[in-house]
Amino acid sequence: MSEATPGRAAGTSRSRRGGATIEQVARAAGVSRQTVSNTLNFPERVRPDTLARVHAAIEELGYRPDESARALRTGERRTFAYLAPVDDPHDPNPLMGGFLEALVDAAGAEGYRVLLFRPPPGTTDPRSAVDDLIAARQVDGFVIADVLADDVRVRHLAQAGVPFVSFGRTGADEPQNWVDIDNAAAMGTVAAHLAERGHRRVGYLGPAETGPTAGTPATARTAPAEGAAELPWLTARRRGLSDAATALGLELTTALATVAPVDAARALLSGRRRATALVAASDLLALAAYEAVWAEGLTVGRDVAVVGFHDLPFGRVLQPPLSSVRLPLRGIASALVRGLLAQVRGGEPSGGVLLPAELLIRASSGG
Amino acid sequence: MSEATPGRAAGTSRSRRGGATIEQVARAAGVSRQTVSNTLNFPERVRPDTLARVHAAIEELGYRPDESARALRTGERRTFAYLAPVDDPHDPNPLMGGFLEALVDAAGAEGYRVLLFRPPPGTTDPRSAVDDLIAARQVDGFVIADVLADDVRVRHLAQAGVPFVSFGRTGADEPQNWVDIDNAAAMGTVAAHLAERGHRRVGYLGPAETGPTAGTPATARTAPAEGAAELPWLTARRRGLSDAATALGLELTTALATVAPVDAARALLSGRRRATALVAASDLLALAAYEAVWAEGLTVGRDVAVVGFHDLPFGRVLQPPLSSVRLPLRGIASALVRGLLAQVRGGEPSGGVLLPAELLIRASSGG
DNA sequence: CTGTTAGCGCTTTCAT
DNA sequence: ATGAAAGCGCTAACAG
Repeated sequence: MSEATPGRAAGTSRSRRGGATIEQVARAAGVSRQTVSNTLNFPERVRPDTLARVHAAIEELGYRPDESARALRTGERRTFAYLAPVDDPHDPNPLMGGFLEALVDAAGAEGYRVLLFRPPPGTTDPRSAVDDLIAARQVDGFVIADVLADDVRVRHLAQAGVPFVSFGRTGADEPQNWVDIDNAAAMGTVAAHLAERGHRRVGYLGPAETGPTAGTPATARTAPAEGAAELPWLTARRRGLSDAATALGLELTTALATVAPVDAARALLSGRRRATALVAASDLLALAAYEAVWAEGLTVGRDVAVVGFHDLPFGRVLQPPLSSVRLPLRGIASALVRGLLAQVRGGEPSGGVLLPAELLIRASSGG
Repeated sequence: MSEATPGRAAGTSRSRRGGATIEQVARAAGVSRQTVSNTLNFPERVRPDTLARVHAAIEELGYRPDESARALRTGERRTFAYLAPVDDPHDPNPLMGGFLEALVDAAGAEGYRVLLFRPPPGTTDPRSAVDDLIAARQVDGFVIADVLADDVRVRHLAQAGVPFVSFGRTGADEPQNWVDIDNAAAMGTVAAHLAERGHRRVGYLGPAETGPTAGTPATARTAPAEGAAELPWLTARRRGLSDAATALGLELTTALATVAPVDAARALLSGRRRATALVAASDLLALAAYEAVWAEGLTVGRDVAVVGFHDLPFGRVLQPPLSSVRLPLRGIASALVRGLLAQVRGGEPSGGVLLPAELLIRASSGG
């Protein structure tokens, strides 16, 4: 038989914590190792009765190919890396948890795992961590989220020539392997909904549209560059609403909540031509809008409509329940995985994918 | 150049997508492969000048050992698996994102990666996925969260004899490799705070304390068993508050929000002996408490104190800002990783670790 | 302190 | 359709 340690008989019943080896399965089924391998990888090359015998042995021993050995031999890691945000765990991107669940499901459906990684603590530059992962050949591709207008991660991954996709549009001169929701179209839907409900004067409540700041909503938090980076999805939401308002003949006032969101929202509700509907760039800001409406002695859903973005769970507890735009997380995750697989398998860029987001109309906007 | 197929000289400049091999580094530094390996793993065995030369070559070529090869050879995967919840991505555990970030940091500090996995879609039983991961020798240990009183995952992992730790206490007859926050003590702190502020009649607003239901807060959602599983942390919170109230001479009324949380909360505020302080089992229920207070025409923080649990971001946007109990996510993550390492390295069970959670006093409880 | 040899478990030629 | 041999890149035992 084979030898584990030179000079000693071993291999047969070598205690391996995880499970059986291909050798043991072969022995149990009375075939050679390759036949076991073929059974798994090329079943059509194996005679049916042999196939059955091998399958039985596999079942009995609980055999699964050692991933490290398989990966070493084939070069395929069957693993994608997800670059987790570098923000404070106590104030995470509220969508991250659900997004990851969807991503793991979508990857798993294709036989891929998801490996989480972050830049070294204290650092905000993910490049060395990316390089380590590449050099150690741990993953077949990368998923990044919350991509900025000029994102160091995109530039770095593109330059490294490694497969990657982004949740969020990349620049025109960068690889077009992205998936994004159509923020502008979603805001168009919101505007149309409000117009249909008879609203004429609409207020937009957004955060500052640059990098991580105390006042920005959590979605913005991922930005790796501090301070000055542009947050494209916020720009898209504001502009989308603005364009739709123009097209629909709505009067739009904008308030950027750089400091106190509630005060910013109240400003939209003051004056003779006060807004009868507030559109917020996030649910967190929509909550601030609720607070502002209450502070003005008005009632949400009756006097003032409010619409949020992200559809976080707390919006459903609010009274009245908050109308909000829900991101198609499963669809986004599937598209990301498809894009990655296209590169891994075919070497082709997958192009950009724009997915619609759904407006959930609840009582806050008179639904 | 070179060939991957047998029969020809190979290895020299073989185009490997990720990076250099140990062979190339050895060649560049003019030493043998083993010396490169020693440089990385046993620097003290290598002469300083050789060390420097090898390091220079490593640096120049951007060499990092192929993880698959290293793992295959040593048996160490340097990877932990995290079993992600099986809930709806649109209603995830609100702490998951932040917890994962802390976990990845803590594991990364020890040179470990985190692999996410979930039961196959449509399934709720994680056992086959666990077995696959074990049989394929992909990870050195498992992290599970939101452990139930009688948890199938704990039983299964214990029986498999694989290292694991849980966020949440395991049963007395099960392996004691857990980390948990002291829910009871936290509620004691809350009670003491309210007593000090002069409150005498306190209402507790909790969800049903069994498995996933529409009304339960998101934290409860992870429960793999449907319907009847007990949620220990909720029980601990309710009992902890109850015990503390008794000790402090507070009058405690309990409302379990099986259906409409706001109605349950209003019940606590009605009658002549209405509560002047509401303690919620989660921030989501605390929001329901706000709604109830407003519906009664009262003011949070002045007429009625409200305290939540989890310290979610939206609590800081509420008016007045919500007092809440914050979980020490980084501490939990570190303790989990320590417990896993103890088993991986030493084979010793790490025992249970109980961490304090911090009450953040804000204006909702008159802070 | 350095170089040689062997083999982790698997898949991929190649030969039967 | 099945078996034999080679080797992915690495590290653990040896010898020098």
